[in-house]
Amino acid sequence: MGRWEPNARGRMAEAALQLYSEHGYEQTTVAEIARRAGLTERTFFRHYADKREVLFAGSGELEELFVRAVAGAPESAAPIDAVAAGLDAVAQMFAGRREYARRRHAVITATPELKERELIKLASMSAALAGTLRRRGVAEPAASLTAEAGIAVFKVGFERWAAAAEEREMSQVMREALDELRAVTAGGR
Amino acid sequence: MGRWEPNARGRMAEAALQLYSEHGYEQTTVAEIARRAGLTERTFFRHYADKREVLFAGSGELEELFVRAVAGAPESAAPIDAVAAGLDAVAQMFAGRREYARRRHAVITATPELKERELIKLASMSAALAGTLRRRGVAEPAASLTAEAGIAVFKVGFERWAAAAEEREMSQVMREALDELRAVTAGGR
DNA sequence: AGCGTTGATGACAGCAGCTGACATCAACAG
DNA sequence: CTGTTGATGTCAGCTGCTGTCATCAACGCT
Repeated sequence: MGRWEPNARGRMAEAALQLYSEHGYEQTTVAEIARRAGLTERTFFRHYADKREVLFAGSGELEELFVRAVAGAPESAAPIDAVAAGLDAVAQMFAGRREYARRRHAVITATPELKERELIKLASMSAALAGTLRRRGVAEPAASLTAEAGIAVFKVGFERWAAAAEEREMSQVMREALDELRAVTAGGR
Repeated sequence: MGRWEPNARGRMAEAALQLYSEHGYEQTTVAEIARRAGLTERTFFRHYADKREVLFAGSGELEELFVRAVAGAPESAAPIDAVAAGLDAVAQMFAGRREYARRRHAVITATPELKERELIKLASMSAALAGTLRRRGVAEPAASLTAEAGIAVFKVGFERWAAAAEEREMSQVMREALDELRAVTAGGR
């Protein structure tokens, strides 16, 4: 495997997911990941900021997609419905990737360090959503709370979708979760 | 400062908060923290699992308090109202500690690594709350969603409280945030 | 007072994550 | 064919973190 093989980033991401799955995150060394990808440790750190980031390459696109869908919702839509539109767009992105999502999620769930990284990515999404809602004229703290609600639905919905049978579509699961959140918050009083 | 000075943990926690505030988290070395506390690096790691954990010593008690209040809510209370009772109990704990909370929050907000740690502590609280709600007979996904909603209110409410004037009590801020969440989720349809 | 036990701390070696600096090499333009 | 460019390799070094063993203060027992 020569120096200039194509797709170095992708090879390292796949190698990392394999090794994290097989031997665990902590037991895996960055040098091992790089070696399996036919590269060196130094090159790994040129592509990924740290050992965790290699599993979160797509999070930027996900956030962009989510934000764009919320920003593009009809002006007349209530904030929570704009977020629902965002969840729908996100759900499309996961179509056909349930197996990969499961593999990745299993590793993250088993590793606190990776869980931390996932949480800060979700927090970044929440902040971006809140900003988008503010640009739509939503005041604080409504904007932040709506964004947090959307992320809560995404978190719970994602886990249910990942655990579910192939037939259940993510968009449907997300809608159910949002309805459940509505019911539950309306519960008291 | 001799070997057996009392309250080694507290001294290190205070030294860490000072140094993180003055020079930044990354620029502060664990050896420096230990030295300011009159101890060695090795002793620091005997008391705290890592360089971040030194700022989160109280998170366990906070979670316990929250959970106990939810578990102790009247059986007739709706899930969201049980969580509201928990928020109220938590708010009592912060009474008179706004200045300390501000200092600590400023450092955490400025440091992604610390933000990650805070987020996983909140996720732990969310999971504990969901478990408590399940024990109260709440089914999934309602339990997890209610717990996430409670944490969302806590996050948004905390920031507002920390930024607010001395007169505004945390319990009041939390109640307002919860009302706002109710309004916002009910918004669509 | 003397002595052994216990628990916290210090001292040291070492690995892994991560970075800066510089050399090397493939591809591409002209 | 040559100079440039950008990705990669190599090496040195710091810091976070851990295992291991020695040291020391406090306390109880005789």
